[in-house]
Amino acid sequence: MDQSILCPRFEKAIAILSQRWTALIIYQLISGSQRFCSIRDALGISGRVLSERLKVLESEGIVKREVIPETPVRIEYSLTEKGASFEPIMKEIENWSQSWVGKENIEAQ
Amino acid sequence: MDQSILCPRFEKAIAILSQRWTALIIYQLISGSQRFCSIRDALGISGRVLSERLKVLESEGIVKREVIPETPVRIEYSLTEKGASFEPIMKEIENWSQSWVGKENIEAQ
DNA sequence: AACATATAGTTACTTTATGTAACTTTTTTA
DNA sequence: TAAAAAAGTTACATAAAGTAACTATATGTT
Repeated sequence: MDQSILCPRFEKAIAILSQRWTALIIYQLISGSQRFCSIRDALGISGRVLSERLKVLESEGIVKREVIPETPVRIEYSLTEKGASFEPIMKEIENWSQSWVGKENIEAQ
Repeated sequence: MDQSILCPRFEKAIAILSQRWTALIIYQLISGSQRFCSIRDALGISGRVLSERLKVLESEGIVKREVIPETPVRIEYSLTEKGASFEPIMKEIENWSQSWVGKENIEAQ
């Protein structure tokens, strides 16, 4: 009946990262801005959920949505400074995975 | 229709961390071994899900379950070496949260 | 002895989250 | 003129998580 002695900032960060797809969307955008359908196809996420996640990430100030008035309009998603600051975390996860995930732990989707 | 050019080891790591509760369970155990009900009460996770997560984490070699034959028996959960190696990731998440999560971003549960 | 309480779960049921597939607009290419 | 792509949205189906009650074993309480 404690319900967290955890630091609320840390909890918030974990809440972001442990929501399905969020970390992968951020990771995907680290390599540069991308369009909706590129992210969708690269990750295999459904459009319904991607749309929802992008809205949340935008409202958190992690992702920026930019309408580029070409013809036809192009919409680019990119990381804000706050979003880009996830990079060291991603690097650590990469390090960990190289050290600790063996062939036997990788299940084909 | 790409469905991931991502490194499968990285994907696996993300799959572990972005499953609800998993990161918090690992974080909780970094401070030392704990019993089922301590983890449950500290995190506010339901027993049903905690039980399931601990089994998965055990099978991944991240968590160790130890039956201590006192009377009554005590069951202690702790991190294996593999589990403990998540610490640098957690530290980076802590750093990030200190820099980027403001009071306005913390919603009371 | 009888009763309440704790631990470590499990089971049945409900609610929430995610996936699937079809549809909408606008614009482009064949 | 017709088909296709981009950026979504909508309605519906399935999977994951939460809730609450229950089990078995053991301990302390009256």
